[in-house]
Amino acid sequence: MSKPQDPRLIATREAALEAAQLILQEEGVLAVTHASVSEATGISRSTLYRHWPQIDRMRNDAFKRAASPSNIPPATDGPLRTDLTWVLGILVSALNDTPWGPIAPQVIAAAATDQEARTVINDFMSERIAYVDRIFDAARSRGEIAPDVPVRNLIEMAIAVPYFRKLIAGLPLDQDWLESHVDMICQLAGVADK
Amino acid sequence: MSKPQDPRLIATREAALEAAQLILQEEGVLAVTHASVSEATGISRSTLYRHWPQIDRMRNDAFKRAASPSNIPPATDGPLRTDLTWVLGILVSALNDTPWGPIAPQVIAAAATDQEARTVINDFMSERIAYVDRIFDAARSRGEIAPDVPVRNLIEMAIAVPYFRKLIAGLPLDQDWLESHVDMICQLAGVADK
DNA sequence: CTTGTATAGGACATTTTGTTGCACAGCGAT
DNA sequence: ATCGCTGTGCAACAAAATGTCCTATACAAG
Repeated sequence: MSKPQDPRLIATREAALEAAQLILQEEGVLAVTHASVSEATGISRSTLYRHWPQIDRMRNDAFKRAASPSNIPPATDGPLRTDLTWVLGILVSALNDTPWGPIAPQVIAAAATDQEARTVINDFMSERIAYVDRIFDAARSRGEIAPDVPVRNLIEMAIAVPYFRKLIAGLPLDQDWLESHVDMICQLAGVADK
Repeated sequence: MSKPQDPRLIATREAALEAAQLILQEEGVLAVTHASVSEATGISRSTLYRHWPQIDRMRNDAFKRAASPSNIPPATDGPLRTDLTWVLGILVSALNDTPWGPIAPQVIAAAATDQEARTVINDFMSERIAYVDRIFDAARSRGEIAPDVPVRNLIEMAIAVPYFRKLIAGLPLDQDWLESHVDMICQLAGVADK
């Protein structure tokens, strides 16, 4: 149990991180400094130093805030194609329409030298992978896919391509693309065409 | 035509960028400054300011240096499985054993706010995609794959997964994985099992 | 040799970053 | 309501980083 905290402390922290996250997505990690967050929020610089003596900690907390789970449970009542389209659709809109899109690459870059950032990415990814995993599990218990289908690789593929397109290649993730992507995954899973 | 340049200028530039690239892969973009490069090379700070008045330019040039093409032409004499294993093997070892592995995520992060970095990534990617494209082209003209196979998506998948594993998920790219990955691509391409 | 150019080195100004002390206000407890 | 505790704002300050400028020197090209 953590002891109850002063509401002032919580409010300051929250306001600071909100601003930090905004700066993060608009101007990049480099722009997130005690000074810039102070100016954006009106919180004094010395207070921010008290909360986060090292700027990396503040940045990491902003990362975590951006990576906080969406709490949307995946549908698992089949068929596989429908479920996949649904869950990948959520992933796609997270990348297209939420702060996570612009922030993710920065967390990834930070992860190279910062263990905490690595953890943020890993946690986020395991959660997404678990989502898709559940869908395949359900499909298997319905007998929709064969037991020998390499589910692990399929999950990875399902998620890797949208991430690659958006973050690395800078390509759009639209509805047409999503459908053809799901088609390929289904084909590999041995599920009949639409 | 660019006019011939003073050899001193070229030498300085090259030495600076070499050091910048090293710092980039070991300590991250933030550590690449006029001061740090000056200290690493012995080149005076004022000279570095003359070459790159803005630090972003220096960083971008270091990015470009790290992304410079490997000049290894892909084998295209088939069969598809062999060619794919070869070309993806090159990609994998570039990610595993060259500076590009640690540097790529940083270029990607920079690309969010910097057009020039975006171009570095795009150029690099189109080159890799062209490699794989040539292989599929050859396979098609050999009659190894059907005309209606969605080659574009396959290429993307072939490349996306290793990038995702290495850069985003932080997973290893080993020989076993590579083989199973090639298997899946071949299956989608409608090529018989080994 | 001569002229033009690149670099090293240092002085300096400016900006950013980090630290500290103090007054004040909000919080929780009595 | 009052009191002690703690978080915040503010200002002054120190330290470090960044950016600019000038001069002497070394190298390059004709």
